[in-house]
Amino acid sequence: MPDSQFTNRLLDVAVPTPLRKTFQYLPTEACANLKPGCRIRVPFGQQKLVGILVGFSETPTVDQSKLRSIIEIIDQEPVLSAALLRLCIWASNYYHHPIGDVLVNALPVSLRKGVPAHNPQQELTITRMGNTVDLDKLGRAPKQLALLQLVRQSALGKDEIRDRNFQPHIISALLKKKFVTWQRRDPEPQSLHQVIRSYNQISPSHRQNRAIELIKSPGTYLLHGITGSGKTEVYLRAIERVLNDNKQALVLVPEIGLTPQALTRFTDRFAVEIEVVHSGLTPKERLTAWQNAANGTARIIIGTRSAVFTPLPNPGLLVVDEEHDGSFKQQDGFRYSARDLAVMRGQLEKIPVVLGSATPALESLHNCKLGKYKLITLPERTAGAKKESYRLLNMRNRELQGGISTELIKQIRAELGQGNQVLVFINRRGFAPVLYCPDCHWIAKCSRCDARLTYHLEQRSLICHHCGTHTSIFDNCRQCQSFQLLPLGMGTERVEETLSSIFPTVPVYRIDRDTTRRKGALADVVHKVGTGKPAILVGTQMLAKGHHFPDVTLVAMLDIDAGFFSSDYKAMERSGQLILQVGGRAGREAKQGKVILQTHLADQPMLQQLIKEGYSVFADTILAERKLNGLPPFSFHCLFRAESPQKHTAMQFLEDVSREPLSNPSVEMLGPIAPVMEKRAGRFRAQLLFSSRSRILLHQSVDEKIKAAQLSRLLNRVRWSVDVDPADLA
DNA sequence: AGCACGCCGACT
DNA sequence: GTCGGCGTGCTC
Repeated sequence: MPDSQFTNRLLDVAVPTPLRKTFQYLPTEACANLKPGCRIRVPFGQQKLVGILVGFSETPTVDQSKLRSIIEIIDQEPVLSAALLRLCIWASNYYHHPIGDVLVNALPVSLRKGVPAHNPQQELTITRMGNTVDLDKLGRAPKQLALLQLVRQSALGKDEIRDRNFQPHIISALLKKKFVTWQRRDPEPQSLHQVIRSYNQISPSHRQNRAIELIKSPGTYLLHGITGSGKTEVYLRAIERVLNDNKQALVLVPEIGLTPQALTRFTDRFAVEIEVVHSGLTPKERLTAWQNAANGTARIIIGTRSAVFTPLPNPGLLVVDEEHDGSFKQQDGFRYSARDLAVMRGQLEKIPVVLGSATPALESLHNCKLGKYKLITLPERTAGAKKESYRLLNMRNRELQGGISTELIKQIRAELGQGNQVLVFINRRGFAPVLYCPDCHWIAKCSRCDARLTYHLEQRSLICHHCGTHTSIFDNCRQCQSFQLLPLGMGTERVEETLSSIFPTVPVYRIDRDTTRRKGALADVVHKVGTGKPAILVGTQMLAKGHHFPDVTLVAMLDIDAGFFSSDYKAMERSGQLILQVGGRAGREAKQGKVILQTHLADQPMLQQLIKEGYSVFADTILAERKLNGLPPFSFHCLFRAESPQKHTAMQFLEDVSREPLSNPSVEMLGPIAPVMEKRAGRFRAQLLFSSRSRILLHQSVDEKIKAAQLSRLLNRVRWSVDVDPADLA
């Protein structure tokens, strides 16, 4: 007889829709021991959907007659552990995002469709008939005979057969003759094996040892260490301990491009299974990685943002490398911060979380001051290496050659003369950001965005960096037909051209999204530069991420001024981070690095402070200013965004949302206003900002306003989303 | 988001 | 006459 306690309870199911609630279903008898986190197929309107059981309830919240029974149970064991499910529910509430869509983001695509979560391990074994088979019958099939004899000694898994160079058709032939059969393989007991491959580093410094010691216990640690201070070694030692405890470590990195590098670091050190998880994987690869994490085979998982949801049956440590990096925040749909979710996950799993950066996010530093995170500082470069030196090169009254001051050219020449390499940073790709007609003052603009088109010489195109629109370049002005069209300003292409003509005998390598589009292109350049011969690298912030160029002794930054004028309150923080991240590429080990910032703002106080007193002081100054102005992290933001192809719809929709005053006076509402670039990719945008010193009150108001949004008659004519802790207000 | 229903314009 | 445009409403 079924347990009435179970069969009477209603199932709370999250279904993949944008509706911000769960749906109740009647259980079947098979649901007696069904656990939250399992997938079930449910009827939903006219459709059948794969939903996830998130809990139970005793009483219906809708008319009893509306309740329907589930169709089938897909999983016997949950695809989301209790901790991960709690994380997702927490995230759904915190980010005010529909629970069904949160769960969609947390699972590989194939699991969303309902395929089995695990392939039972199977092995090829001899059938009873195969035991007595007359081997002469295989006399003319030596390969089949050989395989049969191997299988006779011991059953073999698919991979083991492949590793012994038997083609799949050999297996098929034996199967067809019923000499062999697939049988379920019982899981092997996990053996403790040697984890360390080799130590290729000198033993950790006193500071590093202290850091490694500290991050033993559960909690969040902010590892603030300048470039070259040995953060990686701290990660590696902490992971070593995790592996020795037979647990798993999850490492988040900002970009796909950095995963191979991170992978090498770990494979060099550890002889364990490592999985890489990022958006570039095929659905099949993604599922395999998920399975190997879920069944405990993978001991280290390296991944980008979405990897924060990777299942870990034996979690031991979470690492978020370059925690300040903006790419941890998803910028559409479910706008979560993988860094913040990692912190929450660590709490739920009761394991340590290490956030590492040379330039920590201000909110992370603030959390240290509040005692929420423990700050660990690695202030020195490791043995022998000196910190790079910074110098501001005032451009006022300086002679320029293609945007580069003659003084800087002199410095570059000197550096190359000593057999060193130089890195020139300019954070803009293309040849020039503006194409201008001096005769009629026409400027090339994007038809789908409120933005100028960037002039790309190599691709002979005008490209919009916001929507990707390409148009072939033309010789005469679209407005007055003048042939005097002038590219204004500089991008990586122009800098490359200028430097090539000034230094014709030195190779100039350009590194930006355009030159590294081809797979392996970046690796080629890194390899060439790795020979150590004099060379100039020109590139965007791609250069700042990860790659070590040990022979670069001079870093020149050409256009850092824009960040100091931006109206975005986060621009100063980001500029400082970028300058130090790029500057950190200069010098390593024996060679001291020099960084020259070409600027019109040589006496800008924040810039001065950044390079003279360092990041911590710079950060404190900005934090003091934020406090004064009641800006995050001293208050909390939530941004409603809306967009529509029609001009005023998004704005009117948010006006509907903002119409009623907020019930709580301590929550402020600003807008709706049009963002700086109102039109983007053919859509007109609008936004409405809520802010408060109280997170709880902010969340309450946001819930009210979401209800208001759902009542707007324009609801179906706009795309809208809620952005909690927005990365920027643009 | 899907999907169905429903009410108006131009076509085999 | 109906095929299909997209507005509106609903999903336990």
